[in-house]
Amino acid sequence: MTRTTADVTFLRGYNQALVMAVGRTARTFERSTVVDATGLTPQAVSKVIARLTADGLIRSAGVRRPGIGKPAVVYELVPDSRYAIGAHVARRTLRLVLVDLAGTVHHSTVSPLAGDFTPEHLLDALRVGIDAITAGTELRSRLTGVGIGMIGPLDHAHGLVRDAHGLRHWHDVPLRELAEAHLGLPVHLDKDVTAGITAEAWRHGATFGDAALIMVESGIGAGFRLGGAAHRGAHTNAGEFGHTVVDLDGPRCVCGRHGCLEVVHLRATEAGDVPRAARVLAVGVVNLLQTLDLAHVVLAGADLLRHAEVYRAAVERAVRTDVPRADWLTPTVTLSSLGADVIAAGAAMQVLDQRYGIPDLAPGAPPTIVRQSVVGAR
Amino acid sequence: MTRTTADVTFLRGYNQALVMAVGRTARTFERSTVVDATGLTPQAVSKVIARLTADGLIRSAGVRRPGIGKPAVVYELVPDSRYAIGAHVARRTLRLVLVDLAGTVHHSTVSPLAGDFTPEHLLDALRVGIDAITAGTELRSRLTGVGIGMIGPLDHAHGLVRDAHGLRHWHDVPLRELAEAHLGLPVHLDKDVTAGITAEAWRHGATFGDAALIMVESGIGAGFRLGGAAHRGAHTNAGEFGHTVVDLDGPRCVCGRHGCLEVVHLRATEAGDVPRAARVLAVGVVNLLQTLDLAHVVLAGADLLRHAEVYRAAVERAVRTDVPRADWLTPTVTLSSLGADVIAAGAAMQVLDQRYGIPDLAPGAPPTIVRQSVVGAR
DNA sequence: GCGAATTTAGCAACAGCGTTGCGTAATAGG
DNA sequence: CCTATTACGCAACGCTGTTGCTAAATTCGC
Repeated sequence: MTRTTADVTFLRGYNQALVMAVGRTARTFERSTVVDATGLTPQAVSKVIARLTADGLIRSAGVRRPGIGKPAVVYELVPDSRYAIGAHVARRTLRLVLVDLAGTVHHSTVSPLAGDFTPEHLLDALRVGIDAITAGTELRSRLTGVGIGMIGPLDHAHGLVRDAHGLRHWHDVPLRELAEAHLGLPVHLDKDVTAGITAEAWRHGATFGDAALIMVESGIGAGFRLGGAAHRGAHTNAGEFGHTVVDLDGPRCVCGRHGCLEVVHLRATEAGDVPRAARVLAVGVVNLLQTLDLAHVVLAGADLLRHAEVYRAAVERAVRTDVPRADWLTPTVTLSSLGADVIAAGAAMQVLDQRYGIPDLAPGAPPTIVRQSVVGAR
Repeated sequence: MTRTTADVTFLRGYNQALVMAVGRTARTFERSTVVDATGLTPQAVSKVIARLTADGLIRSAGVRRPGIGKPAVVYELVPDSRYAIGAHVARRTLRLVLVDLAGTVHHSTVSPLAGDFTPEHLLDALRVGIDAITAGTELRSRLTGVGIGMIGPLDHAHGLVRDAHGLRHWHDVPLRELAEAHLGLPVHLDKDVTAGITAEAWRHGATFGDAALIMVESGIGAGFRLGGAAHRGAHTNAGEFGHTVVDLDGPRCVCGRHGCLEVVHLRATEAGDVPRAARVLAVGVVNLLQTLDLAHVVLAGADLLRHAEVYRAAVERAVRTDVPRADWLTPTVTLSSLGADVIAAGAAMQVLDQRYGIPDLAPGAPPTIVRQSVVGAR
């Protein structure tokens, strides 16, 4: 029941974010564009545009002459007005990217992480990496924050790493707090796949309401965007897609069950049978489509991208043939447009989203127990 | 990009709905309860309560003496101030229920539908049924609308039945419009399983953020509530859970694939092996948990409830043993508390939700193409 | 050329929301 | 009977987006 209360400042942020969303999607736009897209009155849009211009987030980019009448002022996002750092923490590497307000990736660096890295190691590596990116520039003042995409399980609502698979030293680490203190910047912590799907959604705009990012990279995971928002699940643990059973009598998986997608896929890969591995993954993808009715599927991950076209073709084929009523149900199947940077870039975009995106009225905060009132005795 | 514009009337409706949600959850409450639960200021709550009282939706129910100080006024929902009709349209039956503002089911009637019923047949059956329920009462004036839960595929956003499985005469029928015209009441059309999970969410309150309703009744389907909202998917077709492959080399399913959950389950049922059927379903449920990280699983459907305890135990057992780190991940597994009325009751609650629930800022309307502005020539 | 039509943009007054400040009512305890 | 305490609402306020209307910049027709 702990929903954010809706006051007038919410209106401000919300409508402002609508205009920013138009700016990100269209690159150049004018007042009437925003009016059509949002339903706000022209006067309201004028006010919002004035505020955004004052903040330096958008700027005029000339005029358009639609024929008769006074020319319309054309606006555009100012990409370099704000930046965010994105970090992808994998088991042995730390990838850092710099993303601007328009979603463009500017820097991308990879540094190794020691096999048994501790929170302190990571914090130092983050600081060093961020300093290297911002050194010699006055970019620091325009940094909105740092997004961290990491393997789970973790607790997004509290910024806690609960038990990163395969990493000792990472049990109930309050990484968000630690990093905020260590870096002096707002930090957003999320599961890697969720960050990844955010990146794809940014690039594709508002049409990306129901979509999944399929990630094959030392395991199989999925990030979801459902109903226009990231889906993380009750414990930020959604996306353990590799551990869904597709073969009841299949080989035993590390998770204890038999015939998980991941282990069946692994067997095919180990046998060198990439086409079969791709077909297995495709079965899993169609399972997702049947369950969730997604409009877009994005394929990513180092192990997949190594045979990108084989996988893409196999999934596309399965989607076309195995889902009934294909005429109006067929989702798009694409490869990640950001390659190895997806996770890190998405983490950065989440930070920008938090500050300049559509505010969320119902955050995942634990619901309050509503206490019952009993009428007292006379 | 077509999100509803946020104006001040949105604030009004939103905060009003927050208070109503507290009323539904707590049954009796006072001003301070709402303040704690919503974060609104006491003064704002006073204003909202005054409005709701004027509308007859809540009323004072005495006072509570917390010890020292002026006693607090205790409020309660007025259950009989508003009603909604819920309809569950199955292949051969029409079930109608009357639900009040508190979510209590008052009437429940089942009437047969001809094997090949047409839209006209259904409309007439609805009218006759609703008239029978409201006859002789002045309940009609307090009817908020009619909710229809139906088998898919359908288009929730446009109120269209696209191709109801196994029903001729049902291709692209604009049922919502037709029914609104025929009944003279607002109508809400949704997929059966989605209506069902709404009913469960109403009964369980705000904690029901990520949950699924598993429905076994001439096929296997699932309704989802994710992130506190119903998940319908890109084409209102989410929940075709029975057609996910769990056995790569399994028997051929009617959908064309091999080893779908539904066909594997069916084989076990046909063999009279209910425990095995239950175990198969449990595998599917665990798959869902891995994928979506749900906190609650509700079991329903005539075929399941016939052996309710076998299924519940099997699913509960699988959830406990097959999902790793069971300590903080274990979801609750329950049987539907509304029995055969779930779908119809949920459909009715959706109508009440639409009118008195938390407004949705991002409806599933098709996103507008944002046209790009080009700076005109000098 | 020059006025009329047309389109864009903004100023000013307004209505409605939650918030703040403060006064008032109702109780228990001394 | 007074005081501390708690509940509650009136009034003024600040902030939204909205409405009404005026000004500016352009094309088109004569």
